[in-house]
Amino acid sequence: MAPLCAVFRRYLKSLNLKYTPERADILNAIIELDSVFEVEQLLEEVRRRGYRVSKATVYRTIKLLQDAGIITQTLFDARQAHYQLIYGQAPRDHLVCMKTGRNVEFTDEALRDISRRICQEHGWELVGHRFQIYALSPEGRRQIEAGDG
Amino acid sequence: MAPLCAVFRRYLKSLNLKYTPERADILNAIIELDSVFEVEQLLEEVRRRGYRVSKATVYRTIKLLQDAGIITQTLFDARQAHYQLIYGQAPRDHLVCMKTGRNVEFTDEALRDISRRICQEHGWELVGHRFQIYALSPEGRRQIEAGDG
DNA sequence: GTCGGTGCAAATGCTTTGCATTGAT
DNA sequence: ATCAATGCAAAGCATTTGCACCGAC
Repeated sequence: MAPLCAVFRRYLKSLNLKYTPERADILNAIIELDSVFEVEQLLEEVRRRGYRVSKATVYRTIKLLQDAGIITQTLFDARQAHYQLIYGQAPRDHLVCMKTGRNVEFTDEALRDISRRICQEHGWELVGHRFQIYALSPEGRRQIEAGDG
Repeated sequence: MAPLCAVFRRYLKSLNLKYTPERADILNAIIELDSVFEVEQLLEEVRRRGYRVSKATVYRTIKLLQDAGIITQTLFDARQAHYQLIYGQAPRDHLVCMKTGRNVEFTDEALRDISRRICQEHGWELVGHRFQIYALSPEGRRQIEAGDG
């Protein structure tokens, strides 16, 4: 069992909450997805694995996982939230194609340095950052040139 | 008349759309706000200035202003979209307090350099970026220590 | 037997859309 | 006259919540 489950279990215990089968299923599905996901995708993955969990429980569990510091919201657009694993991961930043929506993850140490410096300058305590680059991928550009934009 | 109006007018004309009084009112209210705003705040500002515009028109105009490259969406949370002027402005990045929601704008040239470099490495065409630092402000920390968190 | 957890369905709240009307060229 | 813009109210849709039921300690 991945250490993440232990982290989650410990977090829940600290609040007198329970590590239920539904919560385990959801966390395992997230680990399986291993990238940015939406609630709908998560629900599909849970069901693909043969479990049945209601959407309400998925939302409730996502909130717990965020509070536990295991996943984080990554907002690409206003329509719906995207999430990703963060616990024990190097922070992942995103290069997003404005035309096709394709999204490439990368990490850059300099971003952490900048965050640290800005926080220091303001006397705030750093928690994390979110960095997204908006750009056009070669396919996206091609689509636009093909007259579709 | 601020040059922004001219930019918007030119954009609209290029699409055979009209620079209506409502659209002018909305743009002027945005210029007045001069920072990150939500739709509700924008609507209030428009009305404070003595104009009456429907929420539907505000949403429709916001979309046009985004396409015109005058404003951009800045997503802090999943509940609702925030927007801000970008045309002719140095890109503004955000330091957000996770407890109080207070948000401080700053700019850092290095971010633009990083964006440029990452795009080059991937062969994509840079459009813009969004950088948000999540942190605890001194007030936020105090609130948490006061037992409210 | 007390609490928290779950599923369902209803509610919420931001955003979008259909439609009839209005306005500009 | 035509074509786009507006306001209103209704629809959409992701997310949240109320409630009845279930299960663990």
